[in-house]
Amino acid sequence: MENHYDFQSIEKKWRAEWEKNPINKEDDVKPRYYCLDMFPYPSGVGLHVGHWRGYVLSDVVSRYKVLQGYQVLHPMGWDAFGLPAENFAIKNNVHPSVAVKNNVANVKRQLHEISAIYDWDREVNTTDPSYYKWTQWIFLQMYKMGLAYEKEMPLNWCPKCKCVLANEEATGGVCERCGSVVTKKNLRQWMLKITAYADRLLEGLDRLDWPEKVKKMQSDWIGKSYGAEINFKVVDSEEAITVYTTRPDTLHGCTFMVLAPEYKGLDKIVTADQKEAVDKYCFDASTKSSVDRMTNKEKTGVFTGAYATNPVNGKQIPIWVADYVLADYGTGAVMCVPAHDERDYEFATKFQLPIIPVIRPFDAEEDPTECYTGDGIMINSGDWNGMKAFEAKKAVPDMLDKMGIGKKTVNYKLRDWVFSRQRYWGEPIPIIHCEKCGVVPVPEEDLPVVLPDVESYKPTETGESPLAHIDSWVNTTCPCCGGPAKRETNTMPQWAGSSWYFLRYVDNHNDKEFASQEALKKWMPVDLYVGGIEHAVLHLLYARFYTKVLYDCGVVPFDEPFKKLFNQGMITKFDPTTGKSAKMSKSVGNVVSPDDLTRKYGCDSLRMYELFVGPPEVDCDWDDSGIDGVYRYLNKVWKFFATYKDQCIAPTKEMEYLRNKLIKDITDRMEALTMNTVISGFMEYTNKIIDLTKKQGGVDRQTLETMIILLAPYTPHIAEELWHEMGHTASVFEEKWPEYDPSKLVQDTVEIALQVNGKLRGTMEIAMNEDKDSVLTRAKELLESKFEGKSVVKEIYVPNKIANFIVK
RNA sequence: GCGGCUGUGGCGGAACUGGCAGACGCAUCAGACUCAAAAUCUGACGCUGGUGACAGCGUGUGGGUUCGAGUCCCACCAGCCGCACCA
Repeated sequence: MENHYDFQSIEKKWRAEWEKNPINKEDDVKPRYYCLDMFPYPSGVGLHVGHWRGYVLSDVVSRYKVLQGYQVLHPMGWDAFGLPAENFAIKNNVHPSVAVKNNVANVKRQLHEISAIYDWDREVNTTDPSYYKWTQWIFLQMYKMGLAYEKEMPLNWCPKCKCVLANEEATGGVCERCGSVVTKKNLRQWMLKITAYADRLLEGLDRLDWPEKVKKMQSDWIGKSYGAEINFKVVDSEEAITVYTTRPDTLHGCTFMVLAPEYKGLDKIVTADQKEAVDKYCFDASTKSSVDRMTNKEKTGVFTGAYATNPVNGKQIPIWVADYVLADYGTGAVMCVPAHDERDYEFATKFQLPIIPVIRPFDAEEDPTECYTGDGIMINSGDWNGMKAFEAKKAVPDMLDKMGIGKKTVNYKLRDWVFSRQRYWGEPIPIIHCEKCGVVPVPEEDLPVVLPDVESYKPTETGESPLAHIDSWVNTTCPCCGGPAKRETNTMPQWAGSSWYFLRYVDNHNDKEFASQEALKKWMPVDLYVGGIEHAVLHLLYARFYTKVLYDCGVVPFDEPFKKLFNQGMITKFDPTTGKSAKMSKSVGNVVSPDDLTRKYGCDSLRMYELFVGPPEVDCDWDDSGIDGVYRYLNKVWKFFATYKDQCIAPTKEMEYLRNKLIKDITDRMEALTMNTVISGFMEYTNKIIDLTKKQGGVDRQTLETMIILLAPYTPHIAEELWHEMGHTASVFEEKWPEYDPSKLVQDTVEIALQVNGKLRGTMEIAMNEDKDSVLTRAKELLESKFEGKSVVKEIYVPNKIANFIVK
């Protein structure tokens, strides 16, 4: 055994050996653990040190579970449809599938450098027809269930990507992918009725071991609110307007009403003399971008000339039109209570509409003069006077129901999912349009509908897919009547393939079904899902939705796919010129490649350093220089073994304590997924073990072997090498994760802190659980000089920890 | 604007249920080895005062609870993230 650490030959040797003899063999007797990474987009840029972080983390957990006796599913695949490959194809005039193939080969080569225990036999690629056949099949099931439907409506349109966006992809009015300001375009598109699952998507969150932040983001996105619908009659008209409100308690304070510019039936309400003004206002609103409508908070509006009757007090209130009311939320009509709603207050102030307070704060003497949104006592509200507002809020809907003027109802912010895209590189939507039969789904036996080759991948301005120009593909026969028909030319969004890929891994070679019930039962749901937080309301919401749909189809036996979620923090790079940290990207030119680091320090060092840089869920600036620390550590371990492994002594009591404490601390921290403290723990205990070894002139074999096994998930190559150096012929991963003996953790003596008036004035060694009086007496003697002649008025003793004397 | 998270040495960060703040590592400095450098090893390393043992201060700021607060409570400041007129 050499006296230095030759990581190059060690890593090469064991990587080849594990290739031949995988360490995570199929074994149906063992309990199972499914550890999943968010599968990557095979980008041409390749992996940087930020990608490693999540992959190393999940691999450490996977190897830890292997050592704990689990059979682990740790697969990898490619989310390969989507715009980057397509844009690359347009620019370089190569087929996207060729670019994907090259990129997959390159990224796969880089992934091998991590030495993760991926089961490559289970690899999936969303762009393989054998994969997207099932993506299309799932769409057909949704169509059959009435969950996929076509609708024409104003949609988010990204002028740069030249394609529609789902609401989730257009938050803040900008394109999630390219950052362009989104415009509205009226198009007929395929939609998925995710709103039908709003309640279940909300309720299911309670059962998940996910970061609270992500659960909150999803629940805010779903945005459930409780309230009432209330009917108002339009004065001198047959028309009626139904509003949605979460504050029915304030109904008596409603002094006007506002309709969205896109309100259906607006024409029938507007009076002749106001028609021109209203039409102009509505036209102007329609040309405003959603960003303008969102950021320009100055209220605008126009009077319709019409009045409605407040159903509880008969008062006539003016009906206005204003773009601060959204057409697609609630009923598109709002009852306005300026005394108790900030927006209505602003509007009323601007247009000099009456403000009537109907709630007085509990502690107030007088009625509020400004907008007040809190709880209080009802006033100016007829029969409701004297009620508590927030109690009235709950009681009023039922009262309105009995009076026949309203009803209790709930609303959601969640909208249906715009599912079609006007681009080439995606799954064709398996639908045929027949003049005679209308919309006809492609029969399941005709799947997959293969994406045809096309001359130009370029998207169009009109919202038409490039596929529309391939006559030979578009023109087909109707499966229903046999007559001429046309294929749907839109493709699915990139999210389609990623919404169910975790199901395919469990049975990826199955050509009869997307996965067998048996395999699904065996592996699903995923035990640990590791990935970035950027998918909090995109992929993660969609995947939950798909799972629930498939559950309702009876093809999966669970309705939540991911039991535990872990979001690893992003690795950023600090830029001294701007003083800020930025995400690593090729265009910024701040990418740190793992290749140079593995060449210089080895895979084991980089794996360890990736997790040592900080808490794994926290973002972190990359700094190469710290890797020296872990490299030195591994060399220290190597030298320690080289020096002592061949002259082991019998275990000593002190070493037994250290060994058991090491096992306990590492295991506890491992379970908490605080890998940075696991590694500092390794370093701390290794230092202690080495010191003790030097002191007692040797170390026992069990301590050495325990160290190797505990290190193995982090630094598998050096661990395997040391394990074999210890004389073993089987892999270290055949071993069992060690358990500690609590009785060995009890020490005879312990050092306690001594305080005078809460200030540290010394320490003292005592026997474990020594009698209180004995401790205090000895402590007082020790502290005599610190009392400065004052007398002790109080003694506080926390057993085995601290003694504090209060003197006066 | 609303909501959430975070704030500890020169730096990354430790500190389980309130109990010796700064573990572990990086950087720096000193020493050893060397003709020299690198590597390695040993030691120092929060700030202030003192030759010194020691003393005072110290976890964003200001209050509070407690024998005792990085940790709990209140108010504020700064940074990051999410949502953005959802009635």
